[in-house]
Formats: sequence, C-alpha cells, structure tokens
Amino acid sequence: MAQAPGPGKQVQIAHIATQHYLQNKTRIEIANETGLSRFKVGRLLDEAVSSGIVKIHIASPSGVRLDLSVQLRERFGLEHAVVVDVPSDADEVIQAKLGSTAGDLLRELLTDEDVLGLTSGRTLNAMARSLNELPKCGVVQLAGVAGPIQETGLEIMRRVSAIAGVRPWTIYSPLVVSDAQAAVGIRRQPDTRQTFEQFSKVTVAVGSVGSWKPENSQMVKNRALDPADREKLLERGVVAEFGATLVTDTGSVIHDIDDRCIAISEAQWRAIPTVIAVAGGPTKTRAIRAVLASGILKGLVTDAATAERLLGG
Amino acid sequence: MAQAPGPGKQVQIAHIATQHYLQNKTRIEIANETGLSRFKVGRLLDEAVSSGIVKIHIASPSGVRLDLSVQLRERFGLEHAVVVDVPSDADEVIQAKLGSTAGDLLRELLTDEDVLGLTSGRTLNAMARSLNELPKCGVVQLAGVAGPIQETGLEIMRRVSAIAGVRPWTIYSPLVVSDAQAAVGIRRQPDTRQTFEQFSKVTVAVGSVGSWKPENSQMVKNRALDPADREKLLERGVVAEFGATLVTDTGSVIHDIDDRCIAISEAQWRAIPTVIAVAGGPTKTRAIRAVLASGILKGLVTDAATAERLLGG
DNA sequence: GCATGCTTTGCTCATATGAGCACTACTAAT
DNA sequence: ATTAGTAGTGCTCATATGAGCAAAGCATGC
Repeated sequence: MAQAPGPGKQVQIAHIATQHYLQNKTRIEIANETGLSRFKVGRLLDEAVSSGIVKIHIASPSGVRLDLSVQLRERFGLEHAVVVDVPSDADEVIQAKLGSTAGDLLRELLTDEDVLGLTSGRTLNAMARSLNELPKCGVVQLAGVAGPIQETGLEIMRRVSAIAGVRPWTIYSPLVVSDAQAAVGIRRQPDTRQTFEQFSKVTVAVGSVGSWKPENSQMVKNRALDPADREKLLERGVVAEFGATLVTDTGSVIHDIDDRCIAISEAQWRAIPTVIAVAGGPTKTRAIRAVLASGILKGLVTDAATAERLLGG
Repeated sequence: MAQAPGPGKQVQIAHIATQHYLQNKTRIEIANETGLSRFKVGRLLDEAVSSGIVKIHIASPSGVRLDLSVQLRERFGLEHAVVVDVPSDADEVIQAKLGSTAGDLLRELLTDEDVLGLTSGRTLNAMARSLNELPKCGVVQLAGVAGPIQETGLEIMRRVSAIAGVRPWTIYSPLVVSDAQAAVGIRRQPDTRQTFEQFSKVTVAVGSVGSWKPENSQMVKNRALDPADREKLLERGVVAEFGATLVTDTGSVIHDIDDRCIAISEAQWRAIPTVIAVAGGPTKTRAIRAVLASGILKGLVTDAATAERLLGG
C-alpha cells in the first residue's frame, strides 16, 4: 500500500485534498467535517502528495519558463533572469518575443527616478516596438550605432523616449571609427559629450549581445573595422561584444580598440546598478556565456533553448 | 498587475513557490533566505496561486476519476463511490476494468471479521477473475443464478472463496422459478436454507445491476419469467434489478414476484452495512440511477461516462 | 501647499500546524 | 502463550501561519 492506496482511500484522499488545496479549508475544519482527527487529515494530505494524487505545477501562464529562469539566476548569480518559451527558432520570432518580454521587465523595474541606458541591436528594436508604457525616466544612448542601418538605432531612442515622454540623450555617431583621433573628435562634440556625462547616472541598462564566433554582430560588419583588425581581435580570443565591450570565453575584456569606440566603457558598465542583456538564438549562445562570465550583467532575457544550452554546458 | 505580474516578479514568485511547494520550506525559512518578510512571502505565495503560476492538480495515477468519484459520493450520499476512466466503451472492457477496481476496493475494505455477500453477473465475474488476495472472510451467495450460463455464477463463488481460503455458502438454484410453491421447496433445502441464514451476517455485499429498460439483464431473459410476467412488471415501472430486487425509476421496490425468487430480500439488503453495486455502460445508466434512488446502496463502482450521465441528468 | 484615498508594508495576537512521543492493535515468529 | 516488531493513532508543546490593523508611502485632487 506504500505505492498505491486502494480506490476507496484514493477517493477519500481526493476529497480531503480538494477541500484543502482547492477550497482552502484548514485541516481542522476538514477534520470536523469528516469526523477524522486533524492528525489523520494531515497524514492523508501528506499521502496525497507522496502518492502522486496531488500534483503541484509551477509554470507561467504567459510563456515564461520559470524553472529555467530560476536555474539561470542561481547558476550565474543574476538578479533578473527571464527565460521565455519560443515555439519557433527563427531569429525574428525569437527577437520579437525576447523584445516584448524585456519590455515587460523594463516596465516592471523602472520608476520615475531611474535613468535607462540602451544600446542598439535588432532585439532591442523589437523591444522598443513592443513598449507602450513607461515611467518618465531619463533615456540615454550608451553606444554609437553599428552597421549600415543606423536608423534603427536611433529609432529605438526615439520610440522609447517618446513613450517615456522625455528628451533622450543620443549619440549621432558610428560605434567604431577608423582611428583614435577621429574618436576623440567625436567625443568632443557637445551633444555626444553631454550624453557621455549621463552614463554615470544610468541606473538600468539594457543591451544586446553580439557574437564574434560565429560572426553575427553589427560591429564585426562595421566598415571601420577592417579585416586585419577583426582577425587580430579574433586571435586575441574575442567571442562577444556587449555595447563596444569585447569579451573572451573566459569573460575577460579586450581593450585593444577602446580608443576607437564611441560607447560606454567597461568600467562604466560595471558602475551601472542594473545591467540587463537581451539575447538569444543558437548563434549567440557562446557570446552570451562569455558576457555572463565577464560579470557585467545583473540580468538576462533569453529563450528556453539558449537557456538550456547555457545551463547544459 | 492584478492579472499578470511582470516577468521579474513571476520569476521571483516561481522561486518562492518552488521552495515552498516543492521543497517544503516554511515561509519563514524562505523569508530568511531571500531577505523578505514572512508576510511578503506569504502574499507572494497567495499571488502565485491567484495568478495561476502555481497550479494544483488532483488526479489519480491509476485511472480513478477522483473528481467524479467525490461528486457521485456527495450527490447520492454514498460512502464508497469509485469512478474509473475506461478508454473504450465496449462492454467487455468496461466490465473488466470495473471488476478489477471493485476487487481492489474489496481488498481494501474487507477484514477477517467481515462476511462478503455476492450476486452474479458478468461484471462480478470479471471481479472474481481479477482478485488475487483476500482476507479469510466468509463468502455468501446472495441470489440464485440467472440465465443459461449458471456456471459463471458458481464460478464466482468458487474463485472468491478459494482466494479467501474458506468454504462458500452457495445457492444451487435459479434466480427465479416458475411458481411460489417451487420456491418454497427450494428454500427448504438444507444447503439453501443454511445459506439464507447467513444473509443477516453479511457485512459487505457486492452486486451487479440488471437493466430492464433497455432489457439487458440475465433475469429478464430467465425462462421462468414468461413474456406475460415480464410485461406486467414493466408496466409496473420496473427498470432495474439488483439481486432479485426490482426497482422503478423513483427507487421504489416492486415485490410482485418476490415469492418466486430465490434471493436475498429487500429488507435483508437494507440490513447489510455496506452494499456496493458494480455496474457501468450506457445501457445500464437508467437502471443504476433507479437502484441509487432506492437507497439500498452504500457504494458504487462505475465508469466515467456513466458517472457523468448520472450526475448530468 | 495640503487633504484625500489607495496601495504596500510589517506588526500583534489568536489559531493552525508539525515533530516527536507514548499508546494501542495487530502480525509473525519463537 | 509469549515476545518482539510494525503500523496506526492521537496526544503535548513549540513553531508557523493568517486575519486584521496601523503606519508609511504615493499618487491625485483641490
């Protein structure tokens, strides 16, 4: 009888379990109604669980994989880990879902007093598009825009700041320029300089992760980064970029081209209380693992398959 | 936020709910570990349930439909109601499943001191075949055997008593005979009389239900019951038989042919502390409802579809 | 500016609950 | 029979928990 109570007892257990778990009656109430002692009721309830009659499921009604989220949080010491179930593994679908989830997370985290920092990227673009409500927090662009489609980077800023109802601090510049001199010149521009001065005030930052191995990031494709540069950085072990911060598998940061980047620095990243990465998909797994290893992140929004790969390896 | 907490909160709730429900930590332990107050933990756990993150399922691992069992028990005031899920609605499959379930129930209910009473019927035959263990309780046949295949009725007694390891009290006679005189003669036989004397000692009885509308019972097909008798009884409203006790839709008992039946009487049925019917299938629904209405039963073992029909109408 | 509700928080105190124990009722072996 | 062994039961007492409350934040109105 250890494994399976008889059918009569099963029904009795079910009755008690229903009263207790579904109708929130106390063991004592049930005991009075059934004529059993409260101890007996308690033991039957224990048996209800141990015999498998009562099953407790913990799952989000809205596609958040809570089990993986919790595991991810504990494994990588994150404060905010959100793993969503994405039925498809098409990049666009993943990005849309991650974006909207990150948007929900932001709406939850941000208050009027916060200052939000953003980088660019397709996932963040999806996030910006899904947002429809935000507190009146400051909005700061943390990096120049990489790749040919600079509009999207600015579109993120425009949309997010419009929803927050504030003027954004923007950076009208590429992420990487050809030489340090040019970078100095750009950083001297009043607009840019003012935005850079906001970095220290940022309380919540959201960034996407770019992958260098495989090469699937806007930065690698940047014209200012010629094949020789790229080759050298790959040899140095760079596998990921977060903003313009380049990271190796072990999580150490490569500063070789810092002087040519128009973006928040590693130290400034680390000074922000809450830094959240939004990224997913098979090609980005290695890069995400690297950025996690760097210790910059306090949060991660990713898809279930990626979370499993991160936890599995 | 009433309906859906943000993803960050969902993860927090999931973490707490996991700790509490799956790892049996107290709210106070969780509060200490997370730095929240125990009140906060309690409120988050409430939210876990109300927001649908925690779902509690009550279902039997062994095919017993506990929800229906409990409903049936309360609706018809039964002590033992067991509803089993039967995938097929073929009579044979239903009977086999009901039989084995009734057997489990018997093994659970019976002790050495009990005296088990049995009628015949295909479902009880299935029960007898599925039994493989019983206490050494007395075994009493409660009714003569109807229909052409008298062997099965005796086979039930043979098998059950063999498993219990005792000598059974049997009735070597048809259920209905052609006239009262013949019945008196049969009842006078020492064997039969001794068995009848056991009826008052029976503590647990199991019987099957025969349907008269539609006509699907061994008794209706009995040779001793000629078409005229049958017609008269149907006109009197008989829709079911339990042993040789004939019942109408309203649950009242028709005694017209009592003097021609070799079986336990209505009054004797009612004197047995625990009377359980085992029956199911679409054709028997009306009959089962009638026998339930008679108030003779303390228990019922049936299939899910029948239970739903009983509860629905 | 200051009232005004409304939510959130942690408190007190009565109540519910669990751990461990002693007691009974069987079982099974000597 | 006697004896130990093994559930099963209900107890005591320390602990966990819930209901209801008061204080603190917080938005919103005038």
